[in-house]
Amino acid sequence: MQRPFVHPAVEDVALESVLYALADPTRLEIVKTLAAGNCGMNCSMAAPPDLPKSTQSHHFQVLREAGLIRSERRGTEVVNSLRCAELDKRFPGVIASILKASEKTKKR
Amino acid sequence: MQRPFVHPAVEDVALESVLYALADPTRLEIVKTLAAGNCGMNCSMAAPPDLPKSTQSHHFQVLREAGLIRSERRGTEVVNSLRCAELDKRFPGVIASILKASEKTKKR
DNA sequence: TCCGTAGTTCAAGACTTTCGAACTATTGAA
DNA sequence: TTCAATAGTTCGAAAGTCTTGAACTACGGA
Repeated sequence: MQRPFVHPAVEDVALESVLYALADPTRLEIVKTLAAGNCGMNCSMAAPPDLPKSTQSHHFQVLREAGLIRSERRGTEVVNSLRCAELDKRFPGVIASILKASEKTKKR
Repeated sequence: MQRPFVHPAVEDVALESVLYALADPTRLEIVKTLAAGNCGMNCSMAAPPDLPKSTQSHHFQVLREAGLIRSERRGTEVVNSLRCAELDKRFPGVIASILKASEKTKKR
């Protein structure tokens, strides 16, 4: 809990890492929840219920290191938010089209 | 070589599988090569040179099962082509924006 | 029929994912 | 200020995936 979070600069974000992070159904779900909420959200809120905390922690780490989210400590919790605007500048339309496409196929 | 190729119907293609397939640098490279060529291409042509054949075969299988490419046997070779139009109907803009974004970041 | 080319399959080692258990940091209450 | 609850991290083990060499199959041409 003392180790500070590391966020890559937007220009160091690799497209492959972004796709990799979003390729996992759990992580895509987390990103969708954050996108829908439109504001920062702690890990437990943004993650699907019943996801073990260690798994949750792992997924947030992947999302953070891929450059998709920004995490900040607020007391005992971690507030996560999407880096949408930054990413859209670097990879125009990519995140938006994926989020849009994922809405249509969410029920399965 | 006798086993026929299995291609998912476009409506059975999962967004996660597409993202997963494109998240690998080698596979993204293959897809970019196919997109640039604008026509069917055998495996050795489309894959980066010096990629071991077994690895190559594995990547084409992943791309095929993810619904990204269509493969057909032509004598001793396999002709692969992107399923762009179909996929764009199902996931509008996703493949196009990824291919576009990947052009800017290809040199690394 | 035999050879070369194109690709597949198999197996093994390396790497990743998931999740329980143990841990740490912060907050709020006694 | 001490204690417990909350929120998340770290570690380790089991299960799964990736990469690649070696052996294989299939087609086409000489």
